[in-house]
Amino acid sequence: MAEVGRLAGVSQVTVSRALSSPDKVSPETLQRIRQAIAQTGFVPNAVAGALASNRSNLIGALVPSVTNVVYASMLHAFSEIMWQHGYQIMLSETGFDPEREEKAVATHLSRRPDAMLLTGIHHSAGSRRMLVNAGIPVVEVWDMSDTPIDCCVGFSHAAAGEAAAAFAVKAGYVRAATITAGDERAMRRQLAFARHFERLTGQRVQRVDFSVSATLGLGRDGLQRLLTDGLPKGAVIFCSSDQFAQGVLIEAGARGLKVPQDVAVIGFGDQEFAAMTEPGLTSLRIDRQVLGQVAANALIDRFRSGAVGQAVHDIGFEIVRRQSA
Amino acid sequence: MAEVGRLAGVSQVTVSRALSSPDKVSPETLQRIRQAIAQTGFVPNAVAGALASNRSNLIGALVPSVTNVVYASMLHAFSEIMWQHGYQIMLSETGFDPEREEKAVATHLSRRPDAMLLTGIHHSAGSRRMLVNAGIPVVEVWDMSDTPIDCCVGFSHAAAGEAAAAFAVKAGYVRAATITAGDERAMRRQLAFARHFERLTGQRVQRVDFSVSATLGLGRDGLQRLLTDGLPKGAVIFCSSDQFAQGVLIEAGARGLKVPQDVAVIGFGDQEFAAMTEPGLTSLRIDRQVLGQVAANALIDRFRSGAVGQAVHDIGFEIVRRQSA
DNA sequence: CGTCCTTATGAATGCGCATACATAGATGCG
DNA sequence: CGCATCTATGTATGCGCATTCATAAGGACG
Repeated sequence: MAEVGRLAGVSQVTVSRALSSPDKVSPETLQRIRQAIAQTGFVPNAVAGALASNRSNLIGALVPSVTNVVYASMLHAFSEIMWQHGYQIMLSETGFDPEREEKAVATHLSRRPDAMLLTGIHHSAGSRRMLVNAGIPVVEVWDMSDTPIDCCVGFSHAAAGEAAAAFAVKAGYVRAATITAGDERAMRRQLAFARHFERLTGQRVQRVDFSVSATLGLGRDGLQRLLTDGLPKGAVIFCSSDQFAQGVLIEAGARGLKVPQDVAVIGFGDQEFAAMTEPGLTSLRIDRQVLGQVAANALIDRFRSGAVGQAVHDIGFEIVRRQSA
Repeated sequence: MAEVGRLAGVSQVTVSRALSSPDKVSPETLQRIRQAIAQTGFVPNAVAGALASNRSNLIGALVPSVTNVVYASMLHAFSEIMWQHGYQIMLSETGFDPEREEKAVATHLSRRPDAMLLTGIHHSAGSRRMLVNAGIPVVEVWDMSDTPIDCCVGFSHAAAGEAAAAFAVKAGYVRAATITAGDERAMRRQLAFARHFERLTGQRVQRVDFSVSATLGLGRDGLQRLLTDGLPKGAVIFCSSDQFAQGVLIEAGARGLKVPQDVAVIGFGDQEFAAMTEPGLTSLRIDRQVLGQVAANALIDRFRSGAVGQAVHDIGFEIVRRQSA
């Protein structure tokens, strides 16, 4: 920067100003400085800038997995808005593991991000403490809590599970089963679904639980296991993700079972392909774009106005009825 | 850090050493320092550390899109290894846009990453210049080039297209079509496929091109358009991604067309679901895990040994034959 | 013409750490 | 016992910028 200044015949300060607030520098000087920058190929050192100004323009983002499109698309919408506001994303995957999340929180905070995005509302005590101490805006997504670290945007998983059960009963199903991945939020939906369905119909809900993430293949397995366990004809299966649901559809097809007559399916997430399967998949839609956008805007708001403003954002969900249930 | 030192009765340097090379500090002192750290909740400032040491332990990663699972899973494998080596990932999406990539390169470099990962081998002149000037290891993935910026790991898209054509001809198909997304690498595969197929059979290859990313829905559209254009019975369709291929499968099913008898399909990417569709999808497999891992290790190598070592890594591809072709 | 404000710039400082160099005590060995 | 060597620690310095305060040169105004 000093080098650029020398070339332009000004001091380092003036170069700094030319970059951060060009209107405070006379047009001719600005011109010379810009030329000197082009000439030298100068790239400002944001590390030094961050140290001096105590603002990094970095946002730390912690998601369970980027390969899961539901998190990826939320992240995409989030980073899009952040990028427009001049912020960059530091990303780590936590793999649904609180210990790993805690390590990631520590390393992220050591880089002094201006804000953090976390997935879910359940974090280790250590993570919470560090985040509170950091004194920066924190947004937790994909869930809701009355006691967020700072603010949260998501929806009620219990309400989603109940709504699915109510929908199923209203649609005339009297027998139900669930296929659930090893994800704490999915389990809460399952629980709410099963409880509500049993309360409404008096019929016990069959279940298959996996301890890992949902895949199409496991969905096929899931249906097979339910059938082995004596799933009655005409039952509806509430899947914790559309991957499972699509697997069920395919397995049903391979076995000559008609959907929804022989077996009905409700997915979760309403992913792009849900509208395109045969038959179309009935699913709970979460608007992941909106989720990411609301989260981003919540942070931007907090940058502007301190830690005031709405702390809990409910983006809700919607049941999209197609042919599978 | 000085504060921690005061509490432990030592100077700032000793605290610094206790964190970076604990074996150079006496056990008792180390003990006291650790206690002081726990007591104060001290979190080291990596920004200052980076400025002082000129090493950031940050890796910049530029991918077209995180919502596309092929890039996401490569990124996952890459960041996993980088994380193990103590590096963190700064992520930006470029959306297949060189201009946007150039901006991202500039902002990334301003944060002085220790290395960069880029997708593809085609970059703007400005991007190339900045990256070369930065003097850090750069790895380009998903493609191969004789003149990488620094090093690259990928495979030959032309060879992949040709291999698909050779496979189709050998399998007895005499008519072919392609469905291609608006992605430069996909177009190169399409071109190689069409050329080779035409050379081998003398039959012209029908084509449908989209200017956007592949989705299942567009795959359905694609088959529809090909049929409208008079796709002959028994033709094979080479899709630029498994999303398209699955769409074709579903559309064929909805129309009562038998796969592979009435229409055969070859996908690209061999995504998780390819083995699970009905019928199973024949696809070109790229090992995205290996891609990410090799890229990560190439950078680690370069950290250790300077800019020597292998510059071009061909991870190849493989045709996975299932039932769809 | 002196005072006050405005605009454009520069000098000085410090952000929090890593690094090079210095120092002091302990240990080894002939 | 004296010198070399090693271990544990400290002092000084600077990374490259943003920020604060100071300064100089013009107007505006009564």
